[in-house]
Amino acid sequence: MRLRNQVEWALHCAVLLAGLPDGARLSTRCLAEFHGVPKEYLSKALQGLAQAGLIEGSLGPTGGYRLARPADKISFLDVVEAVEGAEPSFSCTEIRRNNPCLRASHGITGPCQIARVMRRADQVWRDELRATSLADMARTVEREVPQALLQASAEWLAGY
Amino acid sequence: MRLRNQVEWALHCAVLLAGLPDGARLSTRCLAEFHGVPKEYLSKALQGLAQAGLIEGSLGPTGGYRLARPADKISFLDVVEAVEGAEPSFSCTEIRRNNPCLRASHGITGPCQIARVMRRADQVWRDELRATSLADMARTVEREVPQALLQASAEWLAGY
DNA sequence: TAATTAAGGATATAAAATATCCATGATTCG
DNA sequence: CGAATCATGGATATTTTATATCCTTAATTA
Repeated sequence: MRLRNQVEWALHCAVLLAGLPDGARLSTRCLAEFHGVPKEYLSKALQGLAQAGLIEGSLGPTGGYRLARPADKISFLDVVEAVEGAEPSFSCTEIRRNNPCLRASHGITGPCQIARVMRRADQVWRDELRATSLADMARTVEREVPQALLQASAEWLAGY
Repeated sequence: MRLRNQVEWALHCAVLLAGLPDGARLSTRCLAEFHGVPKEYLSKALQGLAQAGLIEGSLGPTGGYRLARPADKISFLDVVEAVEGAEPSFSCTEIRRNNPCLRASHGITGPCQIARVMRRADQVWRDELRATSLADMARTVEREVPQALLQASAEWLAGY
């Protein structure tokens, strides 16, 4: 079970956007160069975020992306699901129904118990991702990344 | 993020083995037919479980698989990792190091904070899967599956 | 000896991930 | 107005992974 590399890119971009001065935007080109990832492909991930309503793009030379709502209203889960989809990691194909002994009279009912365990695990995973917002992470970054680097990056982004 | 269908098969097989009378074995052919899945491919999943030390196979006409240790000492996580691998779902490629502003003097240290959140979520997922054993699930099945079906299945398996 | 088994290697096919390229229309600036 | 830049999205290519199938081998049993 493995998340796409786009999830990593999308999270870094989203956190970067969350740390931006109010109203500021970053273009796909800028984000791609800053993170050292292919622009055209990153663009697909950003489009996913936009379609999920997490960020909004604008056209033209001064265009680019910014968050579509406050950073504390966007969770890691929002970003992950926007890129990766929201389908549960375990898909139950009900192989219990292939049991050659199964008759209509047995009346198996309710969800497969094995699937229930897998779904519960999926749920706690999602709950954990929901518990961290972009604002949380932006604060963590602010606190833990060397001040010199923060400032250099802010200037680089502002002057792009 | 999606688990292979082999995970589902392996879990059902493992729980079935957990519910077996002491010492009894089931062959790949039997397990495949009981679950309605392709024998040759299921075999690969069972080989994975065997290599992980969860089940043990024996050769010859009376051969087949049985659990390699007590069912309460085998967790869902054991089975999932045997089939799916134990690599974390999020792989951090350290794209923060591609920051064009980054200098050696900045000395970024410690793990990427975004990766930390993702790893924590991965961890709670695994913890949750670790919390259910094959014995737990065998008991649940015993309790919730219609008695008639349980008995018919037991006879079918015994007479295979 | 014949039948059956797990183990495992080789190979084939289908689906998904990882891109790249290009056309379009909107926007900005000179 | 015209040129540059942008997001959007469609089409396509390449690589990797998932999903198998087939076959050989050696062990075991009757």
